[in-house]
Amino acid sequence: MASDSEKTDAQRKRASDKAEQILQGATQVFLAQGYDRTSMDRVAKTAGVSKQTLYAYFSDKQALFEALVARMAKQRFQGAFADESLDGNPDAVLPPLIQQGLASLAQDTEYHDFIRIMIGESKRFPDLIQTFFSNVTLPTIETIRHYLESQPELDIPDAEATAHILLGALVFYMLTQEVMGGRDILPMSQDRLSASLIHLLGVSKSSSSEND
Amino acid sequence: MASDSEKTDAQRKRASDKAEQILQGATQVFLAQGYDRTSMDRVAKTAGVSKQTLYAYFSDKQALFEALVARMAKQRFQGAFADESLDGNPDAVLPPLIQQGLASLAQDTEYHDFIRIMIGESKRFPDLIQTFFSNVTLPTIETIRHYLESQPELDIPDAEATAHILLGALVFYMLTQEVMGGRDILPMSQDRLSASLIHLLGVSKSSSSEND
DNA sequence: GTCTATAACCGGATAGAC
DNA sequence: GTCTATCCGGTTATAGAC
Repeated sequence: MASDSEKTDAQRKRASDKAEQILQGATQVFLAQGYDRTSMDRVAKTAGVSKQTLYAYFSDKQALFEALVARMAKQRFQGAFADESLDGNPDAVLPPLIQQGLASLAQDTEYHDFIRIMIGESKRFPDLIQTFFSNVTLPTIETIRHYLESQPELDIPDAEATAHILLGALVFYMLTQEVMGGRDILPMSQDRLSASLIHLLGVSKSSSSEND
Repeated sequence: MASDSEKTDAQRKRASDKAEQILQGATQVFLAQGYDRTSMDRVAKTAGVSKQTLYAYFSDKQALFEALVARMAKQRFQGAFADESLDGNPDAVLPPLIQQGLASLAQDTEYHDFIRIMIGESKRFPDLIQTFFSNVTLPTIETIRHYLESQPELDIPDAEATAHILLGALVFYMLTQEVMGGRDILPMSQDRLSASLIHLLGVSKSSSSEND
């Protein structure tokens, strides 16, 4: 009957919605509690579905977690400051890039939770780390590297290694200050860090360039 | 009398030995399995004591973990490259410092496990992070900062922020390569990283003592 | 008296069934 | 959506052994 086909269409459309709905609830719970302390009961309740529905979409806890990580990684892929194609002279490009990168890393508390669980479970789920690296870290490194290579005046002999250093400084800041909560015992401001990074890269804020 | 005091001494001596024995076993299990997946049963078995003895020395799982972290942090405090008082000109001091720091960070697999669990559980046990920071990270930062401040020729306007950057680059390398196992997907050698760090700091490599 | 060995208690979690 | 089978882990209690 008509109601039958309508129902089928509605279900098909809702199928991906249900998966999304589950993943959103799961994300909340996993990021707040960590992998082991997250129960499927609570995921089902938070997502507003029954456990049967939950297990219909995801075969077990591990599969759910894997889908969650893949989703977060893809989300980051288009959200990070990795997609902007950079050009223009360093004096104009690097300071805002560093400041905005640092600010966005420092602000995103959901990302802090994600990083915490990624590192914490990296030994147990090595494949997930590959997903994360290839979707998030590697594109970021490549973007920075490409820009550094395009600016010979920066005099950077190894752009890839320098990209690791640059990103490393930003990530370490996020880790100590936000992910691990060391603001009080290791105080450091975003401004001081970015100013020192810019200084190390040899970017002059004025027009003079003093090279030997 | 004599036997009495002897017995008391022996017991007292054995008390700390037992605690040490338990902590060593606990360290093995916690670092390999993570906090939640570590069972007190297995800790007792690994340490070679009964569960009763285990609970006689440590009131519960959390207390055991706290003692373990405090012990590891103190161990690191005297083991890190933070205790050497540095001086001498940067061309001679910085390259070996960076290379050796990087090498020791990259080699110590027990430390990688420790870092993984510290970050993973940092939200649940924020006090332990303070222990770790004040015993390990802060002294390291201070040592680097003090040296950078003592060398005006490096032209570093903010030694503390620069110490964060320097340490951050090393720690990020250890995290991506070893802790999270990204060697294959984010390949980077210690030599390239340290060379680029040295280059960024503006140290001339004229004093290279290596043969290649 | 302290350590060992073992078992019991209790909550909770996965997974699946009604 | 509840209910249940099954299992596992933290913790405590009961044995006996040195």
